Amino acid sequence: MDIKTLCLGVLCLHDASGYEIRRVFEQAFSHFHGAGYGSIYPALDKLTAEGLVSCELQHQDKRPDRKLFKVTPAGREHFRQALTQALPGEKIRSDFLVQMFFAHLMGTHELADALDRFEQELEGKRIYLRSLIERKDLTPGMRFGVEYGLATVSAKLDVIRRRRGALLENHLDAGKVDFDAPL
Amino acid sequence: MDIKTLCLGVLCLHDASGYEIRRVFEQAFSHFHGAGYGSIYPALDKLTAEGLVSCELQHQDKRPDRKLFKVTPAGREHFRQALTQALPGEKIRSDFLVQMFFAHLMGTHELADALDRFEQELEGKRIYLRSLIERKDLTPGMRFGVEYGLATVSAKLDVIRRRRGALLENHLDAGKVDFDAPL
DNA sequence: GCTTGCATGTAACCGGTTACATGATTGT
DNA sequence: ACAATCATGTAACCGGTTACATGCAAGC
Repeated sequence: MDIKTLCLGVLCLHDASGYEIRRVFEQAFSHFHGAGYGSIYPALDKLTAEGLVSCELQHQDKRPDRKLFKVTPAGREHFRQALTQALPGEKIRSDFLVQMFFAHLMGTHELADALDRFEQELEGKRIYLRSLIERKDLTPGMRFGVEYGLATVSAKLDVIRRRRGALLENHLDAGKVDFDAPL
Repeated sequence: MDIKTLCLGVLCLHDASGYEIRRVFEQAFSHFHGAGYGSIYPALDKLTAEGLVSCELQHQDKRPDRKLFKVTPAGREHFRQALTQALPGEKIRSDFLVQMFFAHLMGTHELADALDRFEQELEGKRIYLRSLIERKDLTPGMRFGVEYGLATVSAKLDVIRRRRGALLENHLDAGKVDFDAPL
């Protein structure tokens, strides 16, 4: 699902400027998708050109002008299509797990450091997701997403905390891995 | 961590051809990183040009010729550096969670379908990771990675199975989400 | 005076995916 | 006969990240 489609989705929730869309990405999506201005503004241009959103310039006192985008009926329908036709999947790119995979090539101190840092990062996410789940204005789907994120983060923290000691003690045992054996 | 570095890492485990490296990606990494030939072969060319790996042509009877790549001492050191200096993080891009987030815009049937498909995909991953964990030749770090993956997948499956019914019953309650409220 | 927040953009770059091209051998 | 496995590559394309550029208002 590309950023263009995601912007369209956010605009199906309510009208917004590019700046606001970014905030929604940050606040509501950040645990499963990221996006910066460099992809959002061009995406909005394309959506406008395709007639899926309309754009109206707003003057504001004591604040910079802003462009308010609204979904057109065609845009709403387009998003529904894209949403239902997408195949539900997840792409993960974990530098943390790369480090664990090659842990026997790291020093014990550096390994401990990587584990600590990542644990802290996860802890931050967990706190954030716990605060999100308190909100009363989430749709059932959004709440589901937050619970899913929370369960995932908790499971990860649990493994890290339970296995950390043992890993640090024997990570240098390289063994011989046979990748020719049928996995 | 880019594919070039990851190839170098695999070659730190044992000498291999591009084709074999791809198999390692598939069999050992696939749950946290992906790569196809289109990125591996160019990466190996660059590594060779930089003197981080050496390349030797092998003739084989009854099989196509292959290029056997080996890490040089410089390459091994380069990988150790990259590994320890990388900051441990994870990037997730979940079309599944996008669908859940906008579940109120989907039909009940399509939503059920998305949940079922994704559940099946996770179940496949779980079975695969369980078979991996049986292996006796994994390093402690690799075993840690598999356990981490298994715990994560199990937690996800658990949420899906526990919340599926309730979500399908009331996903159409759109409510009014206020993204201006401080999250 | 400095930082933070609001607000919009662009251009270069990069890394990776997809699709295509080739070809022998082995197993069903 | 047909599909799968081994084996290497290229070229086009695409989507996203990074860094830069600008500017005003409010609060510390």
